[in-house]
Amino acid sequence: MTPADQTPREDPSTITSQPRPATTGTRATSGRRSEAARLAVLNAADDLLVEHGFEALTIEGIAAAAGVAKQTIYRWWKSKVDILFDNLVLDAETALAWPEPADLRAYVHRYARFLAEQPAGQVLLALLGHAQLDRRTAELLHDGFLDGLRARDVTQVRELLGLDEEAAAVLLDALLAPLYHRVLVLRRPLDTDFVTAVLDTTLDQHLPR
Amino acid sequence: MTPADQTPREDPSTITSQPRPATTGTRATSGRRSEAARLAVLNAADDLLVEHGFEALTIEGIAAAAGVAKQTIYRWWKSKVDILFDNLVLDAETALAWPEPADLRAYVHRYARFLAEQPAGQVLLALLGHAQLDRRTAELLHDGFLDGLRARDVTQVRELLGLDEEAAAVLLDALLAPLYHRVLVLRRPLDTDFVTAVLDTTLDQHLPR
Amino acid sequence: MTPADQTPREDPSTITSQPRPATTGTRATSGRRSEAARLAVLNAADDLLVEHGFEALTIEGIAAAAGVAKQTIYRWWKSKVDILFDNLVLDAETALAWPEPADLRAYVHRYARFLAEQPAGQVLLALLGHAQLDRRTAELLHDGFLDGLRARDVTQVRELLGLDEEAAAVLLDALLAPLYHRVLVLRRPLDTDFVTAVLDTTLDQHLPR
Amino acid sequence: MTPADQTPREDPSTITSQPRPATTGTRATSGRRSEAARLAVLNAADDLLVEHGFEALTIEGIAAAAGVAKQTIYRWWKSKVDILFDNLVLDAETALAWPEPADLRAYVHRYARFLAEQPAGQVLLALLGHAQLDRRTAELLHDGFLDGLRARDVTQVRELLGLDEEAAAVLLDALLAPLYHRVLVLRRPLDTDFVTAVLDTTLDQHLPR
DNA sequence: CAATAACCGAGACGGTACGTCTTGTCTTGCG
DNA sequence: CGCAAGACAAGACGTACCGTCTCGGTTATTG
Repeated sequence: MTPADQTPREDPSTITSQPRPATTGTRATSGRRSEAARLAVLNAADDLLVEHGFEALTIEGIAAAAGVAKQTIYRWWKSKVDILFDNLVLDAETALAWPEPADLRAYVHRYARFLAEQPAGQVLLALLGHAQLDRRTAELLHDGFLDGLRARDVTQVRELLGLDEEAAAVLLDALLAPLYHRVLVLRRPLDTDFVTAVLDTTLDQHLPR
Repeated sequence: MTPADQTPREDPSTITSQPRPATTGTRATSGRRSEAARLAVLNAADDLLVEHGFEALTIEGIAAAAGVAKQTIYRWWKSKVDILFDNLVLDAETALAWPEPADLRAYVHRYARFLAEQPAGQVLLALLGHAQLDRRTAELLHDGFLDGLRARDVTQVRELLGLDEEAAAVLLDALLAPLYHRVLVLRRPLDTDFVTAVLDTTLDQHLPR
Repeated sequence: MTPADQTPREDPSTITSQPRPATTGTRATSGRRSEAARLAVLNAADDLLVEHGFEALTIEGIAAAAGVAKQTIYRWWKSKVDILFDNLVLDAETALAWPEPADLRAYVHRYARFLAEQPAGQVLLALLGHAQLDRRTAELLHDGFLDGLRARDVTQVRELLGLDEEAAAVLLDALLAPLYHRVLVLRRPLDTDFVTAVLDTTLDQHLPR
Repeated sequence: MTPADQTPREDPSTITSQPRPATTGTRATSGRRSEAARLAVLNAADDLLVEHGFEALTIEGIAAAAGVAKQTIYRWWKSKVDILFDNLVLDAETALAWPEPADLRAYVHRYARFLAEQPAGQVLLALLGHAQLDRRTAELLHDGFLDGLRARDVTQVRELLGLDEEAAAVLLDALLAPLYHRVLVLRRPLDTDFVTAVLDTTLDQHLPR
C-alpha cells in the first residue's frame, strides 16, 4: 500500500468520516503527517476551484496557494480529484445531514441548496462533470460517496414513510432527478418554488392520501 | 473575425445544419478549405474519444490520427471541444430526429438509446461533463445545441398533445430528467423497462385520461 | 536517429566543424532549427559556467538566461554536458590551432594559456572533471574531442621533427602531462617559466643535439 | 562549532589519523557516537561509488544502504564529498604507505596500483574530478590530503636521494605527472611497463650516474 | 536509582531541478 | 492560399533528492 493510499477513506457505505487522531492543535510537525499542511491544501484547493474553476486548478497552484511543497501533496493525494474528493466528504457530512427530526421535504430543500449554493456543492458538480470524462473519478465518486449517500437516504425514506426498499429508492430518485437535471443539463437556478413544485407533484403521486 | 470562427455554426434555434458546399470529391487542394482534412479531423476525434476517452483526447493526437497538420486544426477549430461539438451537431441531426409520424413515447425511447448507446451520445455526455468544468463549453453547448433541441421538442410536444408552452416544457423535463439523472449521476443502464416505467408514470400523471 | 543526435558532431579525427548553413541573418524561425536560439543557449551556458561554476549550471537556468524554452534545449542537446561540449569544440578550433609556421614550443605555450586562462579551457577542465564522474561524459569527451586533438598533434609533431608515430606520441605526452598535472592535481598556476622549463627539460632529453 | 565539524580531520601536514576512541565493539548506542553507524555509512558510500558512480551516489541512497537515518549522516558529515574524503584518508594511510626500507621505484609502482586498481584510488579520482567542479571540494582535498601527502613524499625523496627540497619536488612531480595524466586525461591503463618506462626515463635524466 | 542528555531510526516537511508532455503560435516551402 | 511539417515559448506534470525538523525509543553517565 503506497502512502497515497493512506488517506483515510472510510467505509463507502457511509459518509461519516474523519476520526482524525485529534492532533495536539496547531503544528503537528514530526515524523507523522502535518495536520496544518493537510488543511492548507484542502482549503486552497477549495478556494481555487470556486474562484477559477476546475480546469485552471493545478497541483502547482494548490501547492503555491497552500504554502506547501508539491511533493507534500503528491505524498498524500494522487491527483487534484482526490483532493477535491476529500473536501467533498468532509463538507457533505454536515451540509447534507438529515434534519432533526427527520423531514423529507426539508431534506430535499437542503439538498437543493447544497447543489446550488454551497462550495461543497460546486465541488460535487465539478467531480460529477469530471466523472463523465474519467473512469477513475467516476468510480471514486460513486464507491466513495454517492452510493453511500444514496443508501443512507433510502434507509431514511424507508423508515420515515414505511416503504419497502424498492419504492423508497424510486421515490428518492424521482425527487432528486429534477434537481440534478436542472443544474447539470438545463443550467437553470434551483429556486425554492421549483423544489416545492417537484415535492408537491412527486409526493402527491407517490404518497396518495 | 478570425478563421476559427468561420466554422459554420447555424442558427441556434435549429439543429439542422451543414449545407456544405458539395466539394469536388477527393483532395480539395486549392485556395479553399480541404473537405478531406475536415472529415478526417472529425472522424479521428470521434474515434479517439470513444476509444480512449475525453481526457486522453489531444489536438496533437487528433492531428496525428487524421494525418493532418496541427495548424490545420487550429485554423478551423478553437479547441477539441469545438471539434466534438461539430461532430455532435452533425450526428444528432439524424439520431435525435422525431419519428414519423410524431410519437412521444417512441421519441423518448430513441432519446434514451441515443444517450446510452450511440457514439454521438457519448460525445454529448462528454461535453455535458466538460460543461460543468468550463463556462465556455457550457455556453457553446447550450446556445449551440441544447437550447435549440429543447425548443424544437417543446414545440413538437405542444403540437402533439395540444398543451401550452409551459405545460409542454414541464412534461418534457419530467420525461428527460430521469434519463439524464440515471446516466449522469447514477451511472446505471438506460434499459427499455426503465424508460417505459418513466413514460407510464409521467404520462399518467400529466395526461390523465 | 532522434533529434538530439542530430547536433552536428563531425568526424572525431578532426576538430574542425560546423559548416552551419549560413542562415539569412536574424530570426530563422521556421520548420528548421533556429540559429538564434542555438547561439543564445551556447553563450548562456558558457557565461553561467564561468560565473557560477559547473554545479550551479542547470538546464532551467540556461533556458531562462537564454530566453529560450526548456524543451528547445532538450530538443537539441541531451544534457548540460552536451551544451558545454559544443562550446568546447567551437572555441577550441581557433584557440588550439597550430601556429603558422608550425612551432612546437609556441604550440605548447598556447596550450598552456588555453588551459589556464581562456574560457574554453575552463570548459575543458570542467568536462575533464565531470568525465571522472560519468562514463558518458568521458566517452563523449574522448571520442568527440581529445582523441582527435591528440591524433592531429601527433601528426604535426611527426612531420615537424621527423619522428615515428610512437616517438611523437611519447614526446607529446611528456610535454602535456606536466601541464595537466599542474592544473588538475596541483592546482598551481601555469606560468610561462614553468612551461619553458618543461620544454627545455623534455626537448633536451628527447631531441639530443 | 556545529556537530558536522566534529569529524576528526587531523593536521593537514600528515595523513596519519583516526585515534578513534576504541569503542566497545558492536552496538555503541548511547550518548556518544555509534561506531557501527559510522562504519556502515563509510562502507556503504564506498560500495555505492564503485558500483554506480559518483553521480548516482546520494545521501538518501547511502542512508538506505547503510540502514541508517538520513539525519545520522547529516549529523556527522556535511556532504557525500566529506564521506568519501574520510574513506580516502582512512584507506590511503595503508595503501600509499612507503615501503620498508624506503624505495622510490617501489613507491611509484605502488602509487600507480593505488590509482588504477584500488577502491580508494577510485575515490581519489572521483574527488579529483569533483574538485574541478567545486571549489570547496578542491580545498578540502588539497588542504586535507594532497598537500600533506606531497609534503611527506618530498621529504622522503630528499632523505632518500640527498636532494634539496626544490629538486625533490621537481623529481616527484616528474614521476607522478605521467601517471595522473594517463588516468585522468588519456584514460589508458597504468600497466607496469608504462610505469617502469617513466621511472627509467625520468630517473636517468634527474639522477645521472 | 531515577533523571537527563545525546544518539539513533524513521520519515514528513518546504524546496529545486529534473526530463516529459501538450498547448497554441509561428514560418517555410510545396502544390 | 491551404496545407504538412515542425520549431518555438510557455508552463504543468510527476519524480528524485536536498537539507531541516520533530518524534519516540534507546542507552550511559550523572546527581
